[in-house]
Amino acid sequence: MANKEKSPDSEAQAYHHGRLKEALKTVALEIVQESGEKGLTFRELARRTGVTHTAPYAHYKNKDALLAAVAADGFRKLADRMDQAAADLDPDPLVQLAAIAQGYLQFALEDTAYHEIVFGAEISVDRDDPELRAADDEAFNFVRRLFVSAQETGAIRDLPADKLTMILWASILGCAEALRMGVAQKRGIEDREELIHLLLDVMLGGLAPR
Amino acid sequence: MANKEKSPDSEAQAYHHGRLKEALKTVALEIVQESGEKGLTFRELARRTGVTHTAPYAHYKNKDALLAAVAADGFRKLADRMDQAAADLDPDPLVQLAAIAQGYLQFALEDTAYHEIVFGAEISVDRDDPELRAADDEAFNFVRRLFVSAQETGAIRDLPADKLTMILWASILGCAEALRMGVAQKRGIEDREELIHLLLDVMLGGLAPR
DNA sequence: AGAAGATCTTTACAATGGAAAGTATTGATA
DNA sequence: TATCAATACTTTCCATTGTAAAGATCTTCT
Repeated sequence: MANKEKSPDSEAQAYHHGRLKEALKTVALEIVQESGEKGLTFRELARRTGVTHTAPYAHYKNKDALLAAVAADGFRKLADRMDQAAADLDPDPLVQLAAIAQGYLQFALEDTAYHEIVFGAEISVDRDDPELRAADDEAFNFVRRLFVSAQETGAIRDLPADKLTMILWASILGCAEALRMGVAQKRGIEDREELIHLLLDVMLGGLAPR
Repeated sequence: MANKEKSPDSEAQAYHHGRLKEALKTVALEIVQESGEKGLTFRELARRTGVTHTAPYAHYKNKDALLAAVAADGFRKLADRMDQAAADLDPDPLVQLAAIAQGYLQFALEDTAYHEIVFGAEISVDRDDPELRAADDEAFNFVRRLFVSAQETGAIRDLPADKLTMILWASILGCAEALRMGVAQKRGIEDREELIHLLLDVMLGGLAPR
């Protein structure tokens, strides 16, 4: 009964946090940014949001569920990034493809916490979360549409768009990982521009001499 | 003083395990195979090797160090895989390239525990371990040599071999990840043969129509 | 044989995940 | 507006983990 203070100016902790569910996502992202997914514990989360250590369980069953929610946000942010990169640009699908590839890499290298959660294969995320799946498909289809456009203009060969998209996507993802881990730098590739340029050069033009 | 039994037939635990350092690597791999890297704890490790829970610390400072040792083994196994895949085959570098790509994917999909440890970006492994770095370079150079050969025969374009190798490597790695996580299957790619076939088709021939 | 060092055990402690049961707050309904 | 059920949070409790410190036992080298 001691802390029944409800002074509106003091940030006295109300019994109800009020926006804990949202706050948890925000703080989780901060923690991952600072110390990686391994540094993310529910107890630390609770500490930073100012609630007791079991309060978060009311909103997310476990880390997987929380990270799935964060990952969904991440996919949406990625889609935005790619959107922005492609907007106000030459409508040529190939030009746009290059732009979104850059957009993707920018996401991977700058929003590292999101990227780690969204694409980290060893991160335990509930991949069956419906919201997450929807956000995933949206981002995928964004790229897919470009491929279809490019095929309609005859700019690229007529292969199944789904498979093609997936392969380019996976390749970019692999390259992003290589950059993040310093492997690319070790092999003489300096920045993401060079990497994407090379990858697309190889992908579009092929390795065989013309 | 009670269990001073040393009957040679009974598997009574001698005070010294004898081969604990080796055993730890073996058992660690088993555990990762069963329940992923997250399921790997030093205490479980100790339990299975039949020692007390702090004994492993005498051999490996922490999980990172242990996993670095396992990862080095993994790289060597990968090099073997690629070696085998390329042996007794048409010496044409392109044919061999396809073969080792298959060898890589086979490694990724069958020796999943090794693959997870070796290439899992979010797995905490001491990547500066000298033994690990050496094993890494060895595997990389194996592929690089093929590229150089292919360039000498004029089969592929004259781009920096290091960068080229890295890009193909990263792309394959991304595709392997996609297969492992079921993303490739979701997009209509069934098995690793189809995946590699498609990837190399794109990489070698290019997306642009000839 | 004896010392030095490696290998392993015992003990102890802080942090985490998470279960169970209780308390406060909100919002809907009668 | 009084009540009541759901929701949001707290308290308490326990098993498991990582890790430090110090001691016991074995091996090896001289």
